[in-house]
Amino acid sequence: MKKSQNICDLKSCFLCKNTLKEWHPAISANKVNLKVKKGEVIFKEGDPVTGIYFVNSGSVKVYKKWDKDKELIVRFAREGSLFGHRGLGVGGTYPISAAALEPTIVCYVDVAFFEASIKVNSDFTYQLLMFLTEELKQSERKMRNLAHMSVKGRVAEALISLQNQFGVTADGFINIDLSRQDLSSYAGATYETVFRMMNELVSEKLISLSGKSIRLVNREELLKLAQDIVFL
Amino acid sequence: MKKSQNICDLKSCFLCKNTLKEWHPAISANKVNLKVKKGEVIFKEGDPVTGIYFVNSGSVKVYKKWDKDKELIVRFAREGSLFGHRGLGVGGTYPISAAALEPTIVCYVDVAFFEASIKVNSDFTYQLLMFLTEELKQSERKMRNLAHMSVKGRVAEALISLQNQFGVTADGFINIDLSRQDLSSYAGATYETVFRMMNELVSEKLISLSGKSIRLVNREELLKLAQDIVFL
DNA sequence: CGTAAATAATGACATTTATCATGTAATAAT
DNA sequence: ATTATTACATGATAAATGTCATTATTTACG
Repeated sequence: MKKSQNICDLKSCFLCKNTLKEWHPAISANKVNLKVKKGEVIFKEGDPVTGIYFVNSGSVKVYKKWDKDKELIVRFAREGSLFGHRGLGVGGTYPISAAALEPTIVCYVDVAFFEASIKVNSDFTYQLLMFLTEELKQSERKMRNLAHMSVKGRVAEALISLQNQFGVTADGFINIDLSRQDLSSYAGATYETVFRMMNELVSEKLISLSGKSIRLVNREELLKLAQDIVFL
Repeated sequence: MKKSQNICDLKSCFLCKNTLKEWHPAISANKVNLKVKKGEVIFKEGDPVTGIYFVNSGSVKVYKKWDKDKELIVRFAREGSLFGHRGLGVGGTYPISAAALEPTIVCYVDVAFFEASIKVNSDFTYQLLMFLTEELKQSERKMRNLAHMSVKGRVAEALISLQNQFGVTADGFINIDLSRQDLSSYAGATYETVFRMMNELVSEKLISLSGKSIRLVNREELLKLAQDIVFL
């Protein structure tokens, strides 16, 4: 990670954009910009918490390790999103790890300053509250899916979720360059099983592949696969 | 559910006790007490959000349905804890269900009043923030475990977690009357598999059973089974 | 540009976990 | 008290998923 000279403008920070016009200059004065290379780890589980981060450009995976070579990707943080906030509160160490998926610029805010801001700016805190609630909902949904949904369903869900988050390129492929390993970690299964399910999805013409790129061909059917059995 | 005459005193509400001495009377004026029978559902996924709840006495399971007869218990709410807060924010419907595990008294606070309070009382909001962060951490830990830990490990973890939450009776049994079905839903596996794992744990002398009651005999070994492989 | 290292593809096999079937015990309803 | 219903116990079996081994392909980098 390399400190960058140019100031992170937080132009797209979901929290700042809406509610923090007056907070914004303060954060600008109290932060440091970091340039992170693709694959570089920003912090990892067990590291002492020193601050929280905003993604200025690029994208970051937030994950929890299991083995030396097994992990679960908990979420992605894109431009404007914050991460590292799980380090707040008791413990004093990050419960998760974060690494850049592409060349990324993050801005770093000291935790003391962040906590102080929370206590002062109730609008910001409210936004943060809503953000956490939403994350919690997603998280519990995913928990339930990991417990009861088949891997195929989880792959379908993961793909739809990726497309929702990252959109598509001009030729209709999901606009993120994710390794198959990372895709597996996101779906919460082994590489091999995910690979098999991807093959099935291809032969069922629900998705199509071009190298590492993935296109959702039959979104309807994918949704069915990924769908909650809501009432039954 | 039956409205109760006697006023819920919130004597043990973790949020109120510490930070809300002045907020407390206000909430007392704006709430309704409900008596809930064992097994009774307080709200379920998809129900429109009307308020949030505090447990005054008893205990509640918070769960997410999958099939007609499959669910995942996300957490338990005990005396003093709040639930239903996942209904805050967008959506307008509860993403989870809640049911009483024993005869329980909950107090219900109108969502509009709750949201207003959040915006006004920054101390309370801060406490809530910390609570959500902690829930999120737990939730992500459990996610990771569901993805990578064996059922046996999850059962061990579930049992330890139950003992931590509900304590033990005079004769050393976990102080909660939970059906085997619910235990399975908490561990995130089928009844049969959990049953087998319990048998293994008994024959390995890590736990002992007496009817439905469970005693942790060798906490050390259980912890090892449930433990994160932290660094590796 | 060429070589090492990482990532990906793929089949064979092992293990775990879920499903099904059946019987019993406990609980609730009439 | 009697019956119906629900929870619990248990083995047999099937299905899903993970592990391992091997080869191909891409990427990183000196």
